[in-house]
Amino acid sequence: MGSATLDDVAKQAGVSAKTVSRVANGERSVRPETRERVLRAIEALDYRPNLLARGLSGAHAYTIGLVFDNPNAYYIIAMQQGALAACDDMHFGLQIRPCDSTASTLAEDLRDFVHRSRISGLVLTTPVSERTRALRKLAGYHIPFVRIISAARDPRDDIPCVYVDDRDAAYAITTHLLQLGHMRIGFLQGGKRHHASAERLKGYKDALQHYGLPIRDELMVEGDYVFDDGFRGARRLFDLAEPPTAIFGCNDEIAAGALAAAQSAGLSVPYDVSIAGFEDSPFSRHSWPPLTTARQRADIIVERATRMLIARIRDEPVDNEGFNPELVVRGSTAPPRPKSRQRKRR
Amino acid sequence: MGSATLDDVAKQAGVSAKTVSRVANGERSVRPETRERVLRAIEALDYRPNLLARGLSGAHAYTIGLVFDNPNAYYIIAMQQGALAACDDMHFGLQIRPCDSTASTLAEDLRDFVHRSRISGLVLTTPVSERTRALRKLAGYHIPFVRIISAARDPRDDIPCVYVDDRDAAYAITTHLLQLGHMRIGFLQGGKRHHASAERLKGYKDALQHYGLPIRDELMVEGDYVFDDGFRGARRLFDLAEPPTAIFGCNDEIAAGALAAAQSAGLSVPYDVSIAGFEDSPFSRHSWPPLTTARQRADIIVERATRMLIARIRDEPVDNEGFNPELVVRGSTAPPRPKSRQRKRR
DNA sequence: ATGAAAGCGCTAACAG
DNA sequence: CTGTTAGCGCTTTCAT
Repeated sequence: MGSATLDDVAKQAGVSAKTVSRVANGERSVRPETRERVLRAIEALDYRPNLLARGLSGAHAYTIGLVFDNPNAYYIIAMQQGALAACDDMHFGLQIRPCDSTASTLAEDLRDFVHRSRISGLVLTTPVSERTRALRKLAGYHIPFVRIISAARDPRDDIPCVYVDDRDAAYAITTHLLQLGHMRIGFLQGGKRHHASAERLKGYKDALQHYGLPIRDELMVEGDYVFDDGFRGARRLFDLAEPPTAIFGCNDEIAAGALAAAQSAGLSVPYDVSIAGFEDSPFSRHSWPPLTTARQRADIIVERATRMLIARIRDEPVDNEGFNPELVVRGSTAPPRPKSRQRKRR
Repeated sequence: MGSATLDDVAKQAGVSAKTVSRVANGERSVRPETRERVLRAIEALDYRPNLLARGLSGAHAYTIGLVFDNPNAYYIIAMQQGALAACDDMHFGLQIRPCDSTASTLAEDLRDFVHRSRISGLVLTTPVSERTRALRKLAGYHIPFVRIISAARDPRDDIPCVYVDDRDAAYAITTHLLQLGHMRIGFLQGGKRHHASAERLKGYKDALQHYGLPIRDELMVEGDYVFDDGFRGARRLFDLAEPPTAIFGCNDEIAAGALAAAQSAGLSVPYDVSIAGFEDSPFSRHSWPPLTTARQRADIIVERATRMLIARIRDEPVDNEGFNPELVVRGSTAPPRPKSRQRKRR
């Protein structure tokens, strides 16, 4: 079983194993005709390098680890796809690594993971990427990593990163609602553990301020990135003496919960109340009406991060990259109902 | 860098490397006091076995591959969680392997994957698990695998499998609708590539037959497991001269599409039309009204399959296992509107 | 119950 | 440009 080995190929091609290794790894220093001969032998024997052997003998295993602790299935899948695309392209392997970002042993766990399989480096996604103390430890262990964070601009802190401007996108969504004529806009917050949640809240506040509107505590409901909190939060907003005419959910799942709350309360969206989300997850397209949201290409973001990591592993220079989620307007937002108070139905 | 090796531990404990290896792998043949000493040394040196070395030198790498080709994010995540739970528990690694189940080289691709990393065995999920020719080849390569299939009972074909009775669950959902009093029930089919789709259709037909109702072609709309096909399919049903009073979508995403179609047509669910899905994905809980569906614990199913595979790898006897998705009744289904034709709103 | 020697298949560090 | 010699860290023999 197993397939042909380096030595088999070497014998067949009449060269040394090392030469075959060189060809297999695309090193320049092989005479074209020798290379040709080796290539033929590889083909003939259907040779595939054994990744374990390569990893064991080399400095690292040409495999990166994708680390995440995120309850959002779409997000995870998108990230995996992005990482896989980059890994396939660069001939790296991928190991996925769900983890508990709140664990006190986070850094040690990741270190062990890296050592046990000679992982070449890590892509850290939110919220793991926000555990700064753990990151410092990781750096201390000399483990290469790249992190994806929520920030309005390049932190320039010599930890390579991809930064996503959640604040700006949240500002754009809020502005969209303001321009439609909404004066009272509710905000359903995401989990405190996520920096992105704070950034989005900031974008919301900035936009209100920019329009000279007051920031009201009762309009900013706390919660986590889950449907139920969206539902409950929206209910609380509807029950206000002066309910908002629009609600901005910190992500699409929260917004879906708000949408359900509206429908269960007999409110029609967007006629009685506008609702916007964030993320452009399938949720936002698969509801009725579909949700206005901010498109955040987690797949592309993670793919870039993965490429940066691989460059870093190869000691090539890497520059941080920024991403701006873009506003996607769909049916769930419209101008507020003109004069009269919202009418209740059913 | 790296951590302590077997030899380091051996030196520290004053035994041979092999003895440490025995302890690390939980072999019986070590005197308790020796084991104790070794364990202490392992602890002291914070030793972690190197998985690459173990995999290279052993017969296989104590790692299983989870193979899937499925567009459904929730499904994939649930499967990964199940596989991970089993792998963590059994001290196996996990490699995920998205693939194109229609590729003509499927078997060869998987074989290469297995050989390159000395993967111990594969868990094949639908629809990969339904490519019987590829499976035969895989078996020919002596690659251990377990498959998850949609079947009403144990196929007993000496390929170990977990079989999920989609037909029975679809029968239960249809019966639920019939018992509510629905006489015309639409069925939105899933992708032809998936055997489960045919099984669910069969369950639907069986139930109608059991109730002495005719099976009408115009009520069974073709499509794929995607939201848009659910939307379009439902629209077609609504446009029928005599539209159904209930719609059974082949999975939750399709049902969500049907729900959106109903809402966009001004039909109220469940008052004007009942809608049921299949899968119990978050979709079904996060819509309004939440969807009646069949709970299918992909995580548990895959966890079992993974355990079976590991048992098989260890040459332990394995028995096939069956799963029955269970009916979950939620707000999207209700008795049909009494006499009068459905009223259109807005 | 324990150990010694010989690899697993590859790459690193040197030669030539 | 190409080959040689050592390992990488573990598990397999097979002894003892």
